[in-house]
Amino acid sequence: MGRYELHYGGDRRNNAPAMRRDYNGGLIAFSRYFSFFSSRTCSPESSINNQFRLLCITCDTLTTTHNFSQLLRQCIDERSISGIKTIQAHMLKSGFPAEISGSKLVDASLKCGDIDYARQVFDGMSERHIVTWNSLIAYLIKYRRSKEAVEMYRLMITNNVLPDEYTLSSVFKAFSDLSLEKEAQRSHGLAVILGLEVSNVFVGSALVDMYVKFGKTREAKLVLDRVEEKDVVLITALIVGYSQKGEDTEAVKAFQSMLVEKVQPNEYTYASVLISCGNLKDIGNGKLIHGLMVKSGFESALASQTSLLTMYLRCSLVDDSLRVFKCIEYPNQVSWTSLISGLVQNGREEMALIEFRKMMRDSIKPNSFTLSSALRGCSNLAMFEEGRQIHGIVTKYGFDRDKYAGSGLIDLYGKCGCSDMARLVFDTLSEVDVISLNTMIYSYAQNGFGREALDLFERMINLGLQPNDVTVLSVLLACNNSRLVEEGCELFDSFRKDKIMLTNDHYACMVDLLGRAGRLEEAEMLTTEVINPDLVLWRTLLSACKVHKKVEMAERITRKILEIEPGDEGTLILMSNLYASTGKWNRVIEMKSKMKDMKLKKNPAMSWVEINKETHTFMAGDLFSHPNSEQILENLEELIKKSKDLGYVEDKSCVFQDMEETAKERSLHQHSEKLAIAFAVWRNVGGSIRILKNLRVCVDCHSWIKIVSRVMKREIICRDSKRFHHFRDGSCSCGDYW
DNA sequence: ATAGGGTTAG
Repeated sequence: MGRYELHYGGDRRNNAPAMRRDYNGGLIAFSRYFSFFSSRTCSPESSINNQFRLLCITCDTLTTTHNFSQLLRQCIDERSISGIKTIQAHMLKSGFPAEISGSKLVDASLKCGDIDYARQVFDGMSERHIVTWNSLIAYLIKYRRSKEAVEMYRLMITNNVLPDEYTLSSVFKAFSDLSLEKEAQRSHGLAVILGLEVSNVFVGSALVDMYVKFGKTREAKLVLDRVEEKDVVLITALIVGYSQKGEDTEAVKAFQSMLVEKVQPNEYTYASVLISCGNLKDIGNGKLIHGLMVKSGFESALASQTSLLTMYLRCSLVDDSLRVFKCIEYPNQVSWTSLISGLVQNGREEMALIEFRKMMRDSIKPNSFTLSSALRGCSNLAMFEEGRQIHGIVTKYGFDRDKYAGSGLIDLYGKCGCSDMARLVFDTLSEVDVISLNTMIYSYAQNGFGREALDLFERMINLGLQPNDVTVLSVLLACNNSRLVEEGCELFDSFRKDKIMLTNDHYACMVDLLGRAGRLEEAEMLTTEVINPDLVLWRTLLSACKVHKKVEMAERITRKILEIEPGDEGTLILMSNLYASTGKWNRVIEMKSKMKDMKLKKNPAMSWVEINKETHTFMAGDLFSHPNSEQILENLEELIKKSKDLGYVEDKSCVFQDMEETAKERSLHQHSEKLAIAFAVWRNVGGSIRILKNLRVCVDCHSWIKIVSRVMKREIICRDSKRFHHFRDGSCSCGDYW
C-alpha cells in the first residue's frame, strides 16, 4: 500500500497525478505509465494488481499484441500472477487470437513461477506450439517436478508432437532423477535418429550428465566423443562424472585434453577437477590448476574456491587451505563445512570447533554435513560438554532425526562412554541404515556391551541389510571386549563362509580375542591364513604373549616383526616390558640400549580431562607443568591415602624399570590418569569424571581407580587407546578384562 | 518465445 500512496501522494520525480489526467489520451499515457512502473523494483502484489486493474479498465481499446506483450513483461518483472490473470480476462474480452494468447500466458506464468497456473492455461489450449511444450517441461524440471515432466513428455509424443533439441536437452535430467534408465535409452535413440546427439551440444551435455548420474561414465564418454563441437559445459559434465565416481585420474586427464583442445575451463570445471586432485593427493596438478584458475580470473568464484580449499585439506596442506579460505569474501554453508570437516580430518579438531563457532556467530546455518563434522571433532577428543552443546544446535536446526547428524551424535556419545545416550539418539532416527547401525554397534562394542551389540547385529540381518567390513569389525570387537569368545569364533566362521571380504584388521581382532583368552596356538594358526600379515597383526599376537608371559613365542614373533620393520618401537617396548614382568632385567637393559642406539623415544603416556569445556593435559611423571600442580599433588596424596584404607596396594609388576621398591611406588603414583583424576577431584565439578588416555590403562591404575570410584562415590569413565572403562562403586564395566 | 555442467558428511 505504501508505494501506491506515495505514487498518488505526489512524488516529485514522477508527478503521478498529472499522468492520471493524461491517460484517457491512450497510448502515450500508457507507455508513460509503464516507464513509471519500470523505474520501480518490486512493488507489492496488491499494489501492482490495483494499478493493472485501473489500467485495463481505462484502456479497453488497446488490444494490440504489442501492448499485451508489454503488460505481460511487466507482470513477469513484478512476479504478479494476478496481473496475468487480469490481462488474460482482457485478452479474452477483446477477441485476442487464442493460439497466441495461450502461449504468451503460459510463458508469463512460468516465468512468475506459477507452474500450476501455466498448466491450467495449457490444458485449455486447443493448439499448442512446441515451444510451449518445451517451456512447461523445462520449468517442471527446474522446480524438481520430474515425474510430471516425464508425463508431459509422454503426452507430447502421444499427441504426435516430435520432441526437438530443446525438449531433449531438458528431459534427460528428469530421467536420471527418476532412475528411468530404459525410457532414457529410448529417448537417447530418438536423439540419435534426429541427429541431435551429434549436432547439438546442449543435447549432448544433457546426455553426458544423465549417464553420469546413472553412474555410467563409459557411456557418457562415448556420447561426448560423438558430439561434433565440444564446449566447456559438455566436457565439465564428464569431468564431474569421473570426479564423483572416484575415477579421479580420468577426471584430470579429461581436464588436460580440454586444455589441449583449447576449450577454456570455467568455475564449474575448476570446482570439479580440483576435487579429483584432492582425492588423488596430486598436489602437483592441484597447484598447477590453482595457477590456471588465478590466471583465467576464476579465483574468486565461490565453488572453485571451496574445491581449492578441499583440495589443500585432502593433501594435508592446512596452511594453504587457510590462506584460500581467507580469500573467500562471503563463505557460504558449503565452504564453511568444507573447512570444518577438513580440519577434523587433519587432526585439527580444536581449530575446527573454533571455526564452527565463528560460522554460527556469522549466522550461517549449519546443515547435516556441518554438524556431523563438528561432532566428529568433539568425539575424536571426547569433548563431552562441547558435544552436548552441538547436540543442542542439532536440535535447534531440526536435525535430530537426520541419519548423518544422528550418526555423529551416536559416535560422540559412544566415544564419551555414554552408550545409553547414544541409544536414545539411535532410537529417534527416522531411517535406520547400515552406517547408523554400525555406529551404534561400535559404540556398544567399545563400551563393553557385547550382548546389546550382538542384538543390534541380529536386527540388521533381520532388516535384510548387508553388513559391511565396519559391521564385521564392530561385531568382533564387541565379542572381544566382552569376553564372548565362543560367539566371536562362531561369527567369524560365518563371515568366512559368507564370503565377506575379511581384512587384516578383522584377523587382528580375532587374534586378540583368542590370544587374550589364552588360546595362543589357535591365534598363531589364524595368522597363517592372512595373505599379507602386517605389523598390527603381529603386534597383537605379541601383546597376547606378553599378557600370558609366553617368552619363547614372543621372541619368535619379534624376529618376524623385525624382519618387516627393523627396530619397530612398539615391539621393542613390548618385549622390554615382557622381560621386565618376568624378572629378566638384563634382557630389559639389552632392549633399552638397543632403543637408545636407534634413538627411539618412548611415546609419553598422556591423559586428558575436560573441565568446563577446557581440556587439561597430563603427562606421566610430569608434576610441575600444570599451573595447579600443588593442589593436584595434595589431592592425589589424600586420594591415595583414602584408597589405601580401603585396600589399595601398589602393583609393582606394572613398573618396567629395575628400581628400588619405593621408587617403583612413586613412579606408579605419577601415572597420567592418576594426575588427571586428582585434578578433576580438586576442581570438584559435579557428574562423572571423564578421562581420555593415549595408551592402555595399566593394572595398577585400573585397581586404584576402582577404589577411588567407591571412595569418592563418583563415576569415572576412562577411554583408553582401545576401549572404555566405566568405574562405579568399586568395579569396572570391563570386568577386569582388557 | 523454449535448453546443458559445480563445491561439504557418518
